[in-house]
Amino acid sequence: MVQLQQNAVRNRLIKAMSPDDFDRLQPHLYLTDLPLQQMLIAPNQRVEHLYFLESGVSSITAQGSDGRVEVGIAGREGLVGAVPLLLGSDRVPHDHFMQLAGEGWRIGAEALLAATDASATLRRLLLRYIQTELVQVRQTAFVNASFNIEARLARWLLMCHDRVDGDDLLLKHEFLSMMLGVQRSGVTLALQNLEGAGRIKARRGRITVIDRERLETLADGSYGAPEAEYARLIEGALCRATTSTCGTSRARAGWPRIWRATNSPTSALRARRRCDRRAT
Amino acid sequence: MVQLQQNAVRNRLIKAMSPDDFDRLQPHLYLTDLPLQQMLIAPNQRVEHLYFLESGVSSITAQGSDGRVEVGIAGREGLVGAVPLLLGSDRVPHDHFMQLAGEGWRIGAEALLAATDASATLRRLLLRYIQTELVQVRQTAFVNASFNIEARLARWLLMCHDRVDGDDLLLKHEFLSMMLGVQRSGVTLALQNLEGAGRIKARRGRITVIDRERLETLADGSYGAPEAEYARLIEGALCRATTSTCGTSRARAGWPRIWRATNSPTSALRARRRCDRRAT
DNA sequence: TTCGTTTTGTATGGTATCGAACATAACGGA
DNA sequence: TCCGTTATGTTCGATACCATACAAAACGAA
Repeated sequence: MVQLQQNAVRNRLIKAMSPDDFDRLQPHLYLTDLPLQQMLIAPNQRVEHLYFLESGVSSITAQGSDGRVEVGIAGREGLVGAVPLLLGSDRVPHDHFMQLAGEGWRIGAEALLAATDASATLRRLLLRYIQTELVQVRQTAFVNASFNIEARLARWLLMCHDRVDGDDLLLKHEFLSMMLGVQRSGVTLALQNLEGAGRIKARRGRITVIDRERLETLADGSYGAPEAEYARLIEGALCRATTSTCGTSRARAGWPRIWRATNSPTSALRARRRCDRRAT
Repeated sequence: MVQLQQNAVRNRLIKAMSPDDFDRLQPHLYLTDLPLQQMLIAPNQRVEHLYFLESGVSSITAQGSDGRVEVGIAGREGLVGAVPLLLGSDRVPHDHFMQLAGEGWRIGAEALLAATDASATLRRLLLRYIQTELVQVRQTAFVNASFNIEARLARWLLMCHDRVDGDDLLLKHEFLSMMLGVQRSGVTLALQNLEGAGRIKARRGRITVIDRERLETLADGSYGAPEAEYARLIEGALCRATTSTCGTSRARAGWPRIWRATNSPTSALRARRRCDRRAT
């Protein structure tokens, strides 16, 4: 393996950690291909490896009698397996698998545990990441109870868009329906609405985000708060001390400025093409 | 304040901690009355105090444009405020308030932080509790997407029942509808179904659980998994080491044996009165 | 190209839930 | 006791979504 440069990494947790912490982890990181449907963590089984995702998207799903439903999502902002490792268990009851193929830095559970035991700052960073996971899933619980398919779909596309390069999402309606816990045909209709309004373009197996800003408008409050919390907790540069008072009201103040900056600089421009409003 | 005995406490986290850890905390615990609607943690504000609940139930809610929805619940099995304290932030974007009046041991954030810094076992216990919170809210996200009002109501009543003495829940339909994110009249109808089937008895402002076991049958998979995870992570007596292999398949094996044992010994008996099955 | 497969589009009746209104019943203070 | 207030019961049209089926289109391999 070649010597790894921290600033060449795209994972945002790795980017956010101190150089010392990076040096601690670096010898244990192995870049791994993560093909579609790859199971990263199997339910109720001991977690042996964790993954700092570089690209692609992973889902956490709950399995019910009538199929699975997504209860969490992770991409290059995350570390798959952080919860069982850092919260002192060695397993979780949900499965984590790749829903968009990509790559990730794999690390052994023992190596990461040793690193977090040795470095308080690293431990603190990863614990903060777990807090963002918690905020995200609380939002999902809220959204699932309160929003219609169209808004939930818009939110989901935005979250996915945040985690990929470019504006194309390689997704099938069938898959989306599972993630949202709704009918497949309902997804088709909702996508048609979004497409008719010029927010996306849908082809077979591919959804292209055309007008991200208006997509956010349509999601109407279902998207944004957890993303702001990530910016505050992980990338709020001044947040070091546990009881720091930084970012007092930033989470309320609005969205992170550049949540998607590294992903697709073009979309930020494109998003401004038109900006009319439409009632939900 | 009188000297406190660990075995006289009813909070299950305190019960589960080692005597040493209890001694560490004991000087800082103040029994506090927690009346209905008392705000324990305000959203996006620094957490000054945490609460080991002794009785009563607290809700975590998300505020949307059309009202609040519950995205978490805590009772005597929990510590309100654990997330911001132990995950290294000092605030959360959701509010925590009492939905059933009770009491709790209040402790200052600094005192608890000092204790967790000093004791690895205490820190591990509380981090594991956070994992149970995470599992619980993932389940809520799943349930909100997949189950009808009746099943969700049944689950909610069971979770509430787990956390109170006796079988009476002092709740209004209006309140329940907010928690579940549904119409008030929908709650009334669902309660009537449950009552007609003999599972509960509903009077003005009071719901009595009559047949808990059949209530679980009706909840049909929406209830149980997080409760089993609590039993495994917190009360699985052998789980001490971080990478322990205890409880390998217990979470799948079924419900905790005595989740409600200390609360209402009578209900376990009563639950067995009848046991027919009915399709959902 | 052709054909089989996969994915998406479309239609339809049924159901759960909404949204709102109003009626009834329980409670509590004067 | 009465009466105002609060909580619950009930109704009903509207609607979002389900469940299912089938048609059309896109794709890919022979």
